[in-house]
Amino acid sequence: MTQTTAAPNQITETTESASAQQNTANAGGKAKGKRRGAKPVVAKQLGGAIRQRNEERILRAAAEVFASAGYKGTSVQAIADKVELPKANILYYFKSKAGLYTAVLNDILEMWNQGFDERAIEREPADVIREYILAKMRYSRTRPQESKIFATEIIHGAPVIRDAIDLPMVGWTKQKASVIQAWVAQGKMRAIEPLYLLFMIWGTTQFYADFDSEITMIKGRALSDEEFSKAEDFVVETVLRGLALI
Amino acid sequence: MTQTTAAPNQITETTESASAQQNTANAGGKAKGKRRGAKPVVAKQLGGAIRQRNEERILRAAAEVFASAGYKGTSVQAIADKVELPKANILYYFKSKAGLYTAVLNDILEMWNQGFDERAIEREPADVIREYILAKMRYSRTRPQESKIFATEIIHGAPVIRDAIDLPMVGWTKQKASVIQAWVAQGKMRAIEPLYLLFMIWGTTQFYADFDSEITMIKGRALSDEEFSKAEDFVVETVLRGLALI
DNA sequence: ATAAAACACGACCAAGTGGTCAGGTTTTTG
DNA sequence: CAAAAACCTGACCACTTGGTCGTGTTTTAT
Repeated sequence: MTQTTAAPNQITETTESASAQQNTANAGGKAKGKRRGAKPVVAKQLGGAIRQRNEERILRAAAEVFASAGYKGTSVQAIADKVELPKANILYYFKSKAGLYTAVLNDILEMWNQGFDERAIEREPADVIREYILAKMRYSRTRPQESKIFATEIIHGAPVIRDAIDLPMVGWTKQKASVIQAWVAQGKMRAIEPLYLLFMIWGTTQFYADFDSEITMIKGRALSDEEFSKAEDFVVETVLRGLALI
Repeated sequence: MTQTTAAPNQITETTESASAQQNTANAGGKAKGKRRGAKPVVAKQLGGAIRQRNEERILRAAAEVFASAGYKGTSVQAIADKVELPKANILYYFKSKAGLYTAVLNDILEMWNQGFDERAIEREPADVIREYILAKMRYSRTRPQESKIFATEIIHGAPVIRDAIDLPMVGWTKQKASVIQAWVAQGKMRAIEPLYLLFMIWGTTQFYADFDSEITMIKGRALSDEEFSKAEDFVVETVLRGLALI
């Protein structure tokens, strides 16, 4: 549950359309120096309190719209409507739609390197894997929007985050895979290819976030907390049994 | 592997933007009568051979672009470029982008009701589930585009196919769930909630199609046929063990 | 208090979009 | 072979979109 790798991945904008792209958006809250016309002479440090607050509100609204409509399907106006600010104002904080999108993705990536415990290799596989599955399931439950944005990005080939996640992602995965591999070598679980186990966990847990509309369609309503909890149990137990861990 | 339900679901276009929408696109190949100006007096039956051929080519190209760029991200011009036909020509066959999209989705849905064998309930759970998983895995392998289009649709709340799949999907699912339920009742497998098993299978198998770019990123290349085959084995074995079926 | 920086926003624009249409050419039909 | 249907396509248009700009207002620092 605790972090393993500190991932300082920061997505830098890629010029995507024909328009001029000058500098990067201010993600998380750390505002950067900007020079347009002859406005600020000295680089400011953190942006006013107003900026802080508005950037947060905009980010939240943007995530909502991006999640439900996709990048292209999202108009800056739609975000503006949601935060109840004029469009020009949101472009004042984030110089471009692309910048806003990368800012949202940066926020998401920060939560993405959740991995195995640092001492995972010394612990019982069943415990580590159980915790990992539960963490992923809860993420799907509490942050479906972020999950959807991420999924859509990947499905479309990760045009925006590719460079930012490429190395870190490979690192995280290799690390997790090697832990699993070690367990196998120690005879603690049946011989499997670690990658396919990770895929199964990712695919299954993401499903609950990304396909919630399908689930709702099928059940006639969304999963209750109890049902979701049962689903968690099912996934954990099935995977552990599947690995001959229980 | 064989069909269980004959699903005559046909997506009917929903007016989506402000423009006038007259009639539905000609999917699969069955062309419909159309009346614009004073052209065709008698309803034609199947469309000329030229039409047949061009519709197929367009459909194929459209699927490619839709899969990689999403609905909104796809311009009719992009499809036109891919088939090397002028834009106006593709709009001649499919009256609208939305029509083309629904045509593509109709094609996809035709393959979607793959389910358990009709006599599944009398067969061994392990066999039926193994076959089902393999079928889904193979679909992911051979038709990743379709899988991606479908996934993106669902993630965004299925705005287009909702009405078309709502009932059938609920039906298919209920049917499969009841078979599983029966197995449980017969003590043939451990007591589980069927839905969560289906979700696990869907999520895992879809992952291989939708997240292939991530897989490629991690491995440095795409999965080879051998590796994919190992993945199939892993999924089958893990699920079957997970259900206490082997 | 006052200057400077930060914030707010209506009006505007260039580019790209889906879709139409008129008039042509080719194919099919009788 | 001629008429009708089917096919083809460049030109065009209405509309949406991301993004800019000028100017006005509020906040902050000195």
